[in-house]
Amino acid sequence: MRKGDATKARILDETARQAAVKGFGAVSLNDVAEAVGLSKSGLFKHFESKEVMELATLDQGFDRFVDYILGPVGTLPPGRPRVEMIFDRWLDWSEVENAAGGCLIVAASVELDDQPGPLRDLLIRRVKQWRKALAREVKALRDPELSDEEAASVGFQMKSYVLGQADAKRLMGDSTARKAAHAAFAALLDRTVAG
Amino acid sequence: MRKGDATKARILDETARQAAVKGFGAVSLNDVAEAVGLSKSGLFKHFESKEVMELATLDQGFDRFVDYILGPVGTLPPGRPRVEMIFDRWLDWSEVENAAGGCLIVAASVELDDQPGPLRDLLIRRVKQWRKALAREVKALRDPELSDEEAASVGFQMKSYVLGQADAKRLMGDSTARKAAHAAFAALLDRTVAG
DNA sequence: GCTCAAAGAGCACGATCGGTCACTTTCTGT
DNA sequence: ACAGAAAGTGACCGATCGTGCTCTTTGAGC
Repeated sequence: MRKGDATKARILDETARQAAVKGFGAVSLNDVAEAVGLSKSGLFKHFESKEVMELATLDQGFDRFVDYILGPVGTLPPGRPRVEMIFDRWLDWSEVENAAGGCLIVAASVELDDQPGPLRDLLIRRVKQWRKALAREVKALRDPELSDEEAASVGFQMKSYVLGQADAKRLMGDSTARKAAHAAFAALLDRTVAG
Repeated sequence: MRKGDATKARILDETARQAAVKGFGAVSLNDVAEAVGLSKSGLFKHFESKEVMELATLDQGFDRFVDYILGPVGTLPPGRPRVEMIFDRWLDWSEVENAAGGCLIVAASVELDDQPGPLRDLLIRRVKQWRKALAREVKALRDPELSDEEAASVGFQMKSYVLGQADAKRLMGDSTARKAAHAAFAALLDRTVAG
């Protein structure tokens, strides 16, 4: 059953790409099948419906995201070094790694926030997980640790800057966006560690 | 020709609502026509194509946005009071005024950033206008005025917090989002006015 | 190397997509 | 009040949507 797994992975990657560009609601099975080099009905040997395919795509997208951001930080000491690397890689994720259509999670968040269903449920569940993981790292910025509220506030601002950078860079082609995001983040870190 | 204008306005409002919820690419003429109480072909008496309808929708959406944010600030003195009101109303715009599907501009920005065409061109053009108008107000935060770079940085952070609040509130139901955005913004103002 | 399931192709389905056209109704300017 | 334009309807077009079906090809385990 190894051949099938490889094809499945290609389908998920392609679906993620197209969903990041056009949105989940605008992805057609025909386009995905053609891009992967399959017939439309061939897709159904791997996913029983379009919705199942979308769920698997979003789930794998989150896996890739978390691996990319948190994968390499284990070697660094907790606290500021880790949080700095997380933010840097978070910016990279939107700008460099996913140059094609931007971050799938951001696209899905904006698209699905008003559309109830299993896809939104999955999205919310995994964002909650991510928030928790991020808060854990952020808390270690200070000794004694930051409170839950403080950590949440720092996490909020980090995500805000990531969103701001993606918006400025991707839509407006603003090449200074990364620098702006990084400067705002550095100031945030200084304030947090000091306060 | 007065009856037609009223219908046209209803069509644009409904299209904006649906586009904010599902994205422009997922809006169907049938759904819009039904919601407005027209036949599908009736739409074509007001717009020669779907694309023209989308362009008019986005353009009107921007008009509404700018009017809502900048309309009432004229009575306030330039500088901090105006910028504070702009930010407050900007938050309201995403959270209160457009409870249905969120801010159309944010939705369009994420959806269109990788899809070239007249719709994206219009979006970019109007965002540029908005940036310029915002920078003008932000510069007056200090005397002597902020430099272009400083104003751009403050504008970037303001938009970041707006995006962060929308993300946290709309998708995750985070009721503390507005407070977090406002706290981050207040700190930004203090730093800017002082520095 | 044979077997049998997995992988994939091809076709057809009902529904819906954006859009056209001929027609009727309704409004408006005079 | 009446003429003519504007507003709106319903039927229909070809294309595409997601999905089921039958069939063939391919690959993996014994």
